[in-house]
Amino acid sequence: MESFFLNRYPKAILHIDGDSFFASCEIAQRPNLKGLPVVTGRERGIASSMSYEAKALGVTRGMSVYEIKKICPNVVILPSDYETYSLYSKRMYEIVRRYTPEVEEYSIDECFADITGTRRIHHASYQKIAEKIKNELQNELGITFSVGLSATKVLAKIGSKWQKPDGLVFIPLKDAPAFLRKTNVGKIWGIGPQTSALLNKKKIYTAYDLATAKEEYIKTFLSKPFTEIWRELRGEAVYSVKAGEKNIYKSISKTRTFTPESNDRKRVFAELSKNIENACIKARRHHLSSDRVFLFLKSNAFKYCALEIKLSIPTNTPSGIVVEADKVFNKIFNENTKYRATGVVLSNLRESKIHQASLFGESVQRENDTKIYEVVDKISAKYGKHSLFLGSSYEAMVAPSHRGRRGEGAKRKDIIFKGETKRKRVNFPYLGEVV
DNA sequence: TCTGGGGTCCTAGGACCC
DNA sequence: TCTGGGGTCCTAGGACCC
Repeated sequence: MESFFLNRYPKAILHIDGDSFFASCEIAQRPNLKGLPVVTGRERGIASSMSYEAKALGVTRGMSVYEIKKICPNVVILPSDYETYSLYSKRMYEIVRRYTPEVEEYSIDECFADITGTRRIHHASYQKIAEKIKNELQNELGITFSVGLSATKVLAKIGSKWQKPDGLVFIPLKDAPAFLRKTNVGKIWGIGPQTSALLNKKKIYTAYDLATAKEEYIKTFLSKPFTEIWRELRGEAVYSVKAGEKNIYKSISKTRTFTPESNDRKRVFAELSKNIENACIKARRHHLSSDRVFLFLKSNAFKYCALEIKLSIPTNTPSGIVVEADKVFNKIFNENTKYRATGVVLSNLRESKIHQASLFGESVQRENDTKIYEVVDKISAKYGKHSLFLGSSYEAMVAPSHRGRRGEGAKRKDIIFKGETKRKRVNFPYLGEVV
């Protein structure tokens, strides 16, 4: 009956997902937090990750600090500490790589691993291998993980979601129909609200309905990405596990909501200028340059106004971009509109060339900028990220920032980072100190 | 969901060329 | 003014994910 679910040479794909990752990292570092409702995201004023204790009390993603304290007075709300989370993340990938080099660093708390063909090396079934990896992760990091094992990424994702937290779910193809019947289409990785609504209109409600629909029919109203998901659901591995470290950006963006909303040109432009500076900092850190800069304003009615600047030479220093932005700013800025956020996207990124020797004036200017910003970066490394900034960013730098960014978070980082702005010590249980 | 921030990929349609 | 077809590149915008 469901013969198409029987792939003769199925792959063995793992999806590994850290449970409440950020909150778990905090707890792993400070065992005295164990068993308490812990929430991260304090600096933004909203919950970004919650321990299961906090979830049990009703805390959800995006909930405001005020709301959280109301329903859960003894909650521990911490600022996000991405440096620590990244260290845990890297360690996670390393552990998984002990079993296969085919590890995809999908996000800070998730990875895929292709363990096809490794049973002999490990003297174990795929399930056993998955179990070992999971145990090693948990023992060494002090965080629980949810793991899915199946023939494709989409199916492995369904597996890892199946039993959270601390789950290990194997979906062999012969059992896939049973799992898919209990999975709503909207829960499938890659199917969002729009497509979910469309599918429901077509009387396709479960992943099983989708997987068993006729290909010709699917193709009449779904685009390529969704027909690929359709194949993945049926056990055909369309998506490969993309091994290797992931640090190549296609774009870099910075956006920030500010309060109060404003129609003061100077203030709004300063916000934009600051975003440009921050985006450039990140671009320089990754040795990337952009010649296509996308700018946008978001009004208090959540409407966007945007434009794109093309630069003749790729750059990663803000001065030139800010000058260009100033020239065209009035095209998107309207004095009668109040704005709540600005943003910038650096796209068409490429590796920056260190030396761009040229006789043309513009290039010489860029070269000077590059030299100046080498110094700026050194100073920032020594005295803090925003020791130096452009005059055009001034209003945004001195403005009272939104929702308590200067909370406990800033203070705590200051203490930890005293004398070591870049490196940070973290104790990994059983691994000793890692720098 | 009374709406934060950072990403990726795909598609339709126009411009332009032969 | 009507008549072809095909290819490429770019752009705007949509959808989705964590």
